[in-house]
Amino acid sequence: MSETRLSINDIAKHLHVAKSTISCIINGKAAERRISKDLEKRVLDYVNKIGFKPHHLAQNLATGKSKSIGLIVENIADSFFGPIALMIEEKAMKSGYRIIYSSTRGETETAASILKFFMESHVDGFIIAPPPHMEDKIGQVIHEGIPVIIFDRILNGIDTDYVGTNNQEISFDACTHLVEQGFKKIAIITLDSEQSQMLERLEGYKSCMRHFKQQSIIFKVPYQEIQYMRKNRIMKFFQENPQIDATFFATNYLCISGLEALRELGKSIPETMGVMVFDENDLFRLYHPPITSIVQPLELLSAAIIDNLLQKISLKKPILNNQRIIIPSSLIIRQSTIREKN
Amino acid sequence: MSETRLSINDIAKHLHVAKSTISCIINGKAAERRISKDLEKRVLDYVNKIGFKPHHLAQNLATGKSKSIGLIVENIADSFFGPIALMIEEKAMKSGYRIIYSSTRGETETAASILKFFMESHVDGFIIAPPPHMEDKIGQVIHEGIPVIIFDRILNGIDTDYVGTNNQEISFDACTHLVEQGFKKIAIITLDSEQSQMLERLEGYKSCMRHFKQQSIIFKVPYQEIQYMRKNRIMKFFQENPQIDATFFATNYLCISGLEALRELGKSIPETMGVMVFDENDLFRLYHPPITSIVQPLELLSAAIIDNLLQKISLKKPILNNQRIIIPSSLIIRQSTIREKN
DNA sequence: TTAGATTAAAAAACCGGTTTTGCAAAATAT
DNA sequence: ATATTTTGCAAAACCGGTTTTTTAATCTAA
Repeated sequence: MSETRLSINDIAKHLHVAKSTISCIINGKAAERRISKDLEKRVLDYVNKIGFKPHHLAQNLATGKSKSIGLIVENIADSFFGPIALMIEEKAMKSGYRIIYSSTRGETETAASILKFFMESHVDGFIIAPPPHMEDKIGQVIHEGIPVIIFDRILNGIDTDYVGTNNQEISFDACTHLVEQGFKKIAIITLDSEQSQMLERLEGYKSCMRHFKQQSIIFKVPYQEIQYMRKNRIMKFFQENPQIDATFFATNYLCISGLEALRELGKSIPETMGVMVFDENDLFRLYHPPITSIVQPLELLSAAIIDNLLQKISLKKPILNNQRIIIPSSLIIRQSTIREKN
Repeated sequence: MSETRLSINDIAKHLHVAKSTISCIINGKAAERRISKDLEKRVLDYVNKIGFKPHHLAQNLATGKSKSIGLIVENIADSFFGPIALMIEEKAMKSGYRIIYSSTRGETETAASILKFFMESHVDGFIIAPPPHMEDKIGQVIHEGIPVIIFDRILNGIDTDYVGTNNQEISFDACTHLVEQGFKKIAIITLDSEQSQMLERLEGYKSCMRHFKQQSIIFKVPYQEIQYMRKNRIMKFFQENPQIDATFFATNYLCISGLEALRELGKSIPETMGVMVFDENDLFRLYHPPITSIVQPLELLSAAIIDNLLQKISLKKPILNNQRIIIPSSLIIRQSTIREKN
């Protein structure tokens, strides 16, 4: 069926040269090992002629490196994580790295088992958007000397790099925009979660409300919930709080459920309800009216993540430098928050 | 830094037992190899006690299996491929398989280099949504005995399984719906591509037009094009063809560009333009008005894909059975194609 | 009683590489 | 002319498993 690929042994036999010599030549160590130009050429010519490529698994076993990276996100089908995954993978492949991925769905145990599984695959590094309570598990990984980059949400007490955005500042600015537009009763709908990015967004909202002497109206929705349940919950919240005239949704999927709820309630945007959301999406851009969004620079985020990880991997000494790379988001103001001045 | 993991050699040394014996016991071949219950228990107890897990790379090298699957899609950030990737990965992991993925962006050369890269990684199988002209490259992979599942679009002359939907029939039905709603000048906007699913959708449209004695109005857009270019192109098409009163978009991203175009032109849906699209999306569901969509059963598709591939992998004899698994889509009728009867 | 079969486990070969060590022959130094 | 170093490559050990072969001890049969 398949003509078996040639191995380094076959080459050695054919050229009557030791396989160690061939290995060195292929890996560019000919000069260092003082191998004659003559033999080097002979070997390289033959290797090129037959198009020999070292067996990856064998190489990995011998070197202890797998040339693969584990990407652990909340949900690869999400409009934030999907593009991130796309860009990370493209950059990684250019550097000869494979990406294996898995979605946690926000579940700590799922994430833990993925982490374990990927550790057993001997990935060379991790990129993780962790659910809560992963400090110990991830700390263990780092302690074993495996490079890790955390992104989107930070974990405290973990000695590794983090890439994220200025959640609190941009949320403050975004809410300020709502205030300036004349909204008086601004609510935030966020996750019932201790994830840092959620807390930061909430804090941005709260400090803005404090600053403008408005009352905070906070509604927290559990993460693990199917879509229509979320919608119902949000509907109920709006019904019970008819005084609210604007809502800041802390994630894209909360806003999607929120838009469904508002539609079902017949509330018009922005007249009856101003709407703003963290994260961008075709839906928000094209909705009627278009929804004001906080846009994270996905390209820059991805680049920061993968560049940093690759650098960590290539360094022999695992430097525990605990960097926090913050890439600022921007507010795209659209009609959903623009009020006729009254 | 990291206390090195124990290997099977360490266990052998510690228990004074040959490592081959340990390997057999761990792999459940104790009875077959007639190893005494006594020794078996002693080894298993110790293995469990120290929580030994065989080194994956070593195991892979020895067995020639990598327990990984290559997933090659057009764009993992797409609202069709993203959820597919999510579901495939979850099922694969339950069976102990890793998924490595990459996006072709619809480019044949990119796909070819991904294929090569993944082949060098010795994946145990492939799941591919191929760009055009991949017949030879994929044929070669199959010829080497690696299981392959093609999905979404089929390639001719390739001896392997395919999972897809009833593109032509459902497109016919969908267009029939437009006709029944009284639309008289129905256009299709599709890709300028030979991909089978596009041709089938187009054929469904054309045969429907023939059947109802309407003229076909076909507009083809190049795939590799940035979003606003596509929008401009579609705008121009609508401007030059003002007679069109309904459009069937053959993919989700074409429709997104189309909606932008229609909005910029100030054309109202469905009064001035009926809109229908192949594939579902939050945007279509929540758009104002909601867009009639052809919904592929993503869950069933993913299950068919991964179940089939895993089965192929587990079979020793690579059966070239050339199955075509068709999972029917359904039409979700929404306001974008509902006309007041005139 | 002793050859032949069976049992239980060790030993060796292998997967396909990388890295360390070893060792003649040639070159240089004394 | 001989000791020492350098050169150029082969050989061996290793990575951590799996699979095949070998061996020694015990059991069975003639």
